[in-house]
Amino acid sequence: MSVVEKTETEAGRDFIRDIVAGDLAAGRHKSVVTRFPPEPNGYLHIGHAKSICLNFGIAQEFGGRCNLRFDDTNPTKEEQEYIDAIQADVRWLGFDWGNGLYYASDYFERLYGWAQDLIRASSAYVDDQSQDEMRAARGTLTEPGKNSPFRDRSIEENLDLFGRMRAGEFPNGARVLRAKIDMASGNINLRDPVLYRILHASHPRTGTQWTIYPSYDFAHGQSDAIEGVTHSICTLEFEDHRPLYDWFIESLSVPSRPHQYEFARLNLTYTVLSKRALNGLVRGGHVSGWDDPRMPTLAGLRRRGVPPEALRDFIKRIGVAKANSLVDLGVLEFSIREHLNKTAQRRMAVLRPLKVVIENYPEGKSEELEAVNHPDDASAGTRPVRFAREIFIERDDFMETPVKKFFRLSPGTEVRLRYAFFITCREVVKNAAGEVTELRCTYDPATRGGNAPDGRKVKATIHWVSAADSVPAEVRLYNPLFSKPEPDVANFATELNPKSLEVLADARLEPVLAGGNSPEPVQFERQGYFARDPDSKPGRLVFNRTVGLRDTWAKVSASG
RNA sequence: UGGGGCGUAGCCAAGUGGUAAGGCAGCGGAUUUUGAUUCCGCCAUCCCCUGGUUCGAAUCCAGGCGCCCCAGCCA
Repeated sequence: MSVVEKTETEAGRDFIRDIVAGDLAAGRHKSVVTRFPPEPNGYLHIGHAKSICLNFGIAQEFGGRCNLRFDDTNPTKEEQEYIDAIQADVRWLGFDWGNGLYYASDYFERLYGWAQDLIRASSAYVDDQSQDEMRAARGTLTEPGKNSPFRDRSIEENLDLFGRMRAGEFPNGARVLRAKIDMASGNINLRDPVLYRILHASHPRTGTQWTIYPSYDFAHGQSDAIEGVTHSICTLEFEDHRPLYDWFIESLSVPSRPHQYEFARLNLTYTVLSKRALNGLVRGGHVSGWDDPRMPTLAGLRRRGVPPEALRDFIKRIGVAKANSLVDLGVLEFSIREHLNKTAQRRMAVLRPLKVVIENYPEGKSEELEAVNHPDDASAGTRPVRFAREIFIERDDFMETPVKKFFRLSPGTEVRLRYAFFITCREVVKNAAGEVTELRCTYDPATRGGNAPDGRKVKATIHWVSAADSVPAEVRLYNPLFSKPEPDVANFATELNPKSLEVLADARLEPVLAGGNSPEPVQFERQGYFARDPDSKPGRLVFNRTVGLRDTWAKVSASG
């Protein structure tokens, strides 16, 4: 028996799945229902991806369902743009809510009725205190609060006032509806929390139909109950709210009995994942928008070229637990590389071109050579690449005075041009400023394809493109948006990495990359994985570097 | 000095009384027409600390210490 339980591998990958599996095994639920409940006040980021994968993942694994429910209880911050973007992002990540699309605003009328029920049970009251007065009366972390002078109004008066709040008779902030719980509770959430506040604002879905809006606490659990959510999974900061969540569920005649469980939110080195900060980056013009490829938003990651499969793998790797954690960005990069290595076809692109003239190659001649599209996947086929007398190689692949262990091109040395010939550097041409502008090389016609009949070896293989046949492109390289591993969220603007974006305006690509059937994603050999940016226009290609290849040489050269 | 959580390797994270999984990073080495990939090997005598219980403790008990969250009419 225990053997059988252990073979249900997916069932026990984290404490929440353990709970779900246990509830199902014990018959407490016939099937599991979860929900992903974003507030439409910003774009989804990689932290949300953790919650999405958890909620939708559990539903999939246990044969249940997961709703997408917008927590749209604050019209002053929420917008339709976000509602649309969130749906697109969840789909892109690879999840489907079927017909389980809901809005907390769908439940406003029922919520209102439950608030009246609470008033009738003498468990809620209308408070006329000002915000400042309420704050002062709330007490502190170590001192109890004081009861509101309006706490003992009659049921009739409360019902009347609450009705008039709804009718729009009072201005914003004039009154609130509060639960009557315990102003002396050590848990501040229980010190008569606000259930409804007056907000004369237009709501993206209900328009101006309402002038009062329920608070998160009053809306969330009941929404779960309405949808039959069995496991309401949220982040650690809501742990303190669970007693309140339960208080509402137990005080009201709701249709089901959901339970809340909390897990630690994701933190990533060199990045910031607070909506406030991300909003600030966008509003402050520090990035080009929510989908700037440097942003940790799903929209940004997508534009950067990160495949959803890699994101899901990353989330799986980091696990789910209750300890606050800061995950190394390297883990994400690993997941991206691992997926792209398998799926991306290879092409050659020279990011920082250096012209090379093959002196013994006939002028006017050119020829086609065969290049494989994927070294580990023969089914990806091959493609022709055109070779000619003038080519471009990567500036970094030449060193006039090579440092030790540098075994690419330098005066007098021979290297292999990938899929082409061995070449030897004969002469370095410089301009008046002393900068290298061109290399004069010779090639060995016998090494066509890349192997020497005499068996001689070269220590390096470098990539190249034909000068005449390659196409120009802009390539954007990205580095972390922040310069510190743990940026100070409060002062994020001062900790931005000035080198987070590097634009290479004169890259040269294999011409196939300009075509309509150019592979996507693609690996530029020896450099990294790239994705075409939507800024691309006919004749003006733009590529984003999703992530570079692992670079052992960088370590070797840095260590001297 | 209130309430709620959490502390296992540089970073994540299994483990729930029987003698420390796995991943990332790192370090060696092999293969290589990408200094990539792949492949092998190494990487916690010890689980925040101190006592205690037990034949046996990361796991149980007691007392400490450290970190995070809560005083929005935000979610």
